Amino acid sequence: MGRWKPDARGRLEKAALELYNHQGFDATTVAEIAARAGLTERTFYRHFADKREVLFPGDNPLPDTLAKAAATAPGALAPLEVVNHALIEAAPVFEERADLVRQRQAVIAANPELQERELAKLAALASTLARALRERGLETTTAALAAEIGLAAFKIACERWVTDRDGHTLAQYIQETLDTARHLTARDDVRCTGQEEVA
Amino acid sequence: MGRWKPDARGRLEKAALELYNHQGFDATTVAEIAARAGLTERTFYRHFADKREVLFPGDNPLPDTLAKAAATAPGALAPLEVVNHALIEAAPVFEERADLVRQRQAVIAANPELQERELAKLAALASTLARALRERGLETTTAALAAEIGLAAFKIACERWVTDRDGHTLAQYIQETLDTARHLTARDDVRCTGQEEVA
DNA sequence: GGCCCCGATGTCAGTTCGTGACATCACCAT
DNA sequence: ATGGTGATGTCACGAACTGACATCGGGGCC
Repeated sequence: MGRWKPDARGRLEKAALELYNHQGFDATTVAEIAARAGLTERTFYRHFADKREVLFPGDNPLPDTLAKAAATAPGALAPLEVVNHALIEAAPVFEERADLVRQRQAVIAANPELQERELAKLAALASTLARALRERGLETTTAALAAEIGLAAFKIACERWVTDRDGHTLAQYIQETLDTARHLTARDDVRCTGQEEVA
Repeated sequence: MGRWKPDARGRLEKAALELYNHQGFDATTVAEIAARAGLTERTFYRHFADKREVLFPGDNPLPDTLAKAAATAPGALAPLEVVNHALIEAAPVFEERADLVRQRQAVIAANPELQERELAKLAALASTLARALRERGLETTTAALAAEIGLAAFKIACERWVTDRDGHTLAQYIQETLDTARHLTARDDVRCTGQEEVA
């Protein structure tokens, strides 16, 4: 057995999530988190840049998953279909960790500072996706917009997935939300394809 | 003449922008800002919630402008056209303050903490716009998505307007970017209005 | 085996952010 | 004139972060 208990980082993440959940983000000090993990405050800051970052795993597989899926999507797809494909590929990353994701979301939803950080992470994700799209040959603006639309849809879908308890899968919500996006240019008193749409 | 020099808040905003510009956000302390404005640190915090907030005017007319424009847009417009209308209405708010906006953007672009705050402000704006759209009778998801897409387009357009020196107007960039968005969301096997769309 | 470097952690002191409590004092309405 | 009001100042403090240096077990090397 080593000099220290293993997985200090993991212990800090766990302690932080528990404390944030139980007594709120503001009411929790970094010293408390460290103590609960059997470490010191200084060590916390060696693993995480700040008090918020502990909720956003450093080994987040999402950017890579998204980028790879975007890169390997069939070549003939329209921009938004590439994004659709990538998001559906990435959905399992969340679905496998459903419990953890829900706990995280509850904490984040309760605190504006954490929401800010969440938005920053999503923006970084959009930026990554946009780069992958550009590397498929898309124009800068087209790529950026498609990525932003995709992430917006993902965000909305994720919210509904976390909230609603209909047993729907995240992928289903993503699909639905992106379908809505595809209807956005249509006036609601028009039948574009002859199929019925909401009044 | 009053007991104090007038417009303490304005002086703080000015001092902060100058210092952030000159020596960077991190290297500037709140005490410095207050001193330059002829006030104390404590007074700074009576006017602004934190060190970042001083860059984001409290009397920001954008939310109201956007909401009103969305509310008063012609009734038959497609969701994205309402958003388009609202954004074009709001553009002058930025164009009138071009110098200030550019200075602010330079400071923000140089600091991740400020970018986070900027994203939060944009998200709040999107939320406001979404509410206005719902009050026009749009579905929750449709409204949220249209608002997010609109703000994404606005963000991208704003970036290009601030960066490029082609003499284009912000409204023009918005129009261009939203055109791109229309092509992205339009199902390419459908002709909603009879006008030609990209293949 | 003995030696030594490495790297994760601890210790400590210090700066800055942000807040609560209370003091001040020109202005204004009565 | 008098007392209330509101923007500011003063002080004290906790908590977020950071730099510099100490500690010490483990693993490689001879």
